[in-house]
Amino acid sequence: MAVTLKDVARIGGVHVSTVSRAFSAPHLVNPATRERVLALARDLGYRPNRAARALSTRRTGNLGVVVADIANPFFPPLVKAAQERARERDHHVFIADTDEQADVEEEAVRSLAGQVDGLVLVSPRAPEQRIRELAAQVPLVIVNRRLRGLPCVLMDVGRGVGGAVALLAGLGHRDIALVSGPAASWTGRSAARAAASAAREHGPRVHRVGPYPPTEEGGAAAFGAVAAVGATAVLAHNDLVALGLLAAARDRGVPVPGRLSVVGVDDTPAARHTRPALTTVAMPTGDAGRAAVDLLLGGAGAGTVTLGTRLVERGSTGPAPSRPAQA
Amino acid sequence: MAVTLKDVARIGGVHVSTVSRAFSAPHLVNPATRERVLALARDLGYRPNRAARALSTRRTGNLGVVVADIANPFFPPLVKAAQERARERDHHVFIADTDEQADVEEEAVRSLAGQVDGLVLVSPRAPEQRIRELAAQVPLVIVNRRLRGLPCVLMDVGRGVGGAVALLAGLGHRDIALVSGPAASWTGRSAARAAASAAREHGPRVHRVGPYPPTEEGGAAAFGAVAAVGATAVLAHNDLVALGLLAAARDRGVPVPGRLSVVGVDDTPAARHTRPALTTVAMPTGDAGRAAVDLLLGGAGAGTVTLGTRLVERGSTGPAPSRPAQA
DNA sequence: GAGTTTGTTGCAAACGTTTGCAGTCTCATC
DNA sequence: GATGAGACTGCAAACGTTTGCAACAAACTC
Repeated sequence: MAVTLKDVARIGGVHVSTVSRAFSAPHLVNPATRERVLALARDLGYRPNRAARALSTRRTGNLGVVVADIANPFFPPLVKAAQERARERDHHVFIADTDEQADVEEEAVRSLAGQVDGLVLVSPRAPEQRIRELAAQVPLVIVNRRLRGLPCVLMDVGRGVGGAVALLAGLGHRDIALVSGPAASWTGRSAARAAASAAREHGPRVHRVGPYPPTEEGGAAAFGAVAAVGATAVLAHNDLVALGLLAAARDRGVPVPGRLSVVGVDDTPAARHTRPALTTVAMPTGDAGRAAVDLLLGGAGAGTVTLGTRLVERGSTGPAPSRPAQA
Repeated sequence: MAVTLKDVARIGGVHVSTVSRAFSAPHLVNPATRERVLALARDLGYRPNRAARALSTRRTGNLGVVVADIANPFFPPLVKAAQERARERDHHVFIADTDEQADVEEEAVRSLAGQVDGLVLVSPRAPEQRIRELAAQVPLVIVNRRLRGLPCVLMDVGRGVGGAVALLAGLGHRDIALVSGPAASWTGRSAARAAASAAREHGPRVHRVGPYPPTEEGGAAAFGAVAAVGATAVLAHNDLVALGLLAAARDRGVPVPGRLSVVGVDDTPAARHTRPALTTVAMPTGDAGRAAVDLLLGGAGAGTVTLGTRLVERGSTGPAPSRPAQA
């Protein structure tokens, strides 16, 4: 059905290898022949068969992106940017959604391994040792988790979180709750570290509560604990948790930011639309996607790229309530 | 590097064709040999090379999903469901983001064609004639657009929109604005048809305004026209447009739903989080993704699947304001 | 017990490319 | 005018599978 090298060769009166070279080693064929062949190929609508090419070159021209949950608004901008960059570099992109399950993740990597030149693992859930085993099968770039010796793209949530603590301190908050997510989360750990260090610098106390699931339900569930530690501001593990906290506050008649300031992480679209709009730490997800693809295709080795984050101030943060004790 | 059929055959003391058959035509090999070979293959970690298999069978085990913009919250649930279903059926999924450009879309289809068993085109932008040409190259399933003779998956926005008109009529609204999106949109056209027909049945007038871009900015821009036609309720082309209308209403001090009721289409996450929460028509995007994959792999031919939609009532709709003329 | 079926296996070609090698031709060089 | 170099092209093997065909043995059929 499809036009092959052989067809072009036959019609053009040359050998298949000449046609092949016209595409992949142009300097090895007579300019006149090359033009003739290329023109003919164009007219016939010839497209190289990538599977066949892969067989002989062991390079597929494909990439894969493995994410925990595409429906989570954090991922699509990353996938989009990665796909776009891959296209610029003439590669196609497989997508695999693991549904947050480590074993599905591993199986996805193994089954994709033979069909790609490399994989981008975003926030992988599998244990470190497993990931290292997988990295021996197929080139890997890890996003959002640090693994020594493997190429990683990290988003330094620390900067943004530190900024948030500074902002809150400036607004007079003395007690900040930090709602943590899954213990395995690299982002969560570095956020906690950054919060602690910024707190030392600026004065307020940071009360860690949790872990809670990184969902709205988790946020709602965390509200009680946040109130219990006497916090006037809360740093949520991510935007979803922050939204859950906002909903819980609304339900209980606690005004935001009047009585409680809330800060999220991720800057998902919902952060802009909820009321009050959510102050949050924006992650450079698009940059991360592009950087991951460049790392994979650039063959730059094990380099680690660290990208900055920034605080986006919206309506969910405000001056600390004057406390009765102070009045 | 990777283990091949040949390796398994050599170590197992049988011919490659026997190993091949142990996998793809088990009934043709002696049960004892088969078990032995399969066990050996497992131990060696053998994985069939899909590219090589594709070369000889002309079936790749891959699918592609082509979307206009993955970052648009409408698409990820569809992609997720499609990917999941494809995995169940042992297929991998390519993703292509066309950035809303018809020519990128076409190029994506052409360049993916050789590497997949079929493609799912979601809300394709290319002209009908082009799509038909592409369908001759590679099996296509179209989602969200009707093309006679091609397998399509449609989400019958009509049901939901009709429900919205009925709801509004029941709340006493007599003048409903319909903010339309791109003229080429099949969804938009059927929404308009359904609104008109429901209006005839339930009484209110429908005033069509637009077209406006299907974005928040578009919604904000449409506000003036909506007010100008004297509408007390508005059906937006999609949730983004509805959010833009909500923002514009807020800016102008028009209370929602007190003075204006707003209905969106898509039920994106932001619809739940904005205040007032948005009444909207929920699309069965997950079902659509699964149906598209089933259509592609089931070889069911040109069947068209139509899925229902339902109205999700939230806070942005309420009783029509009592008008001075009536008082 | 000759002929036929059935079950199991091996052989080899084919799928569409790439690429090392060798052949041919042209042209400059001494 | 032989020699060598360089440019171009063809040949054929290789990549890892699948699959039609043939070979063979064992088990039936009458």
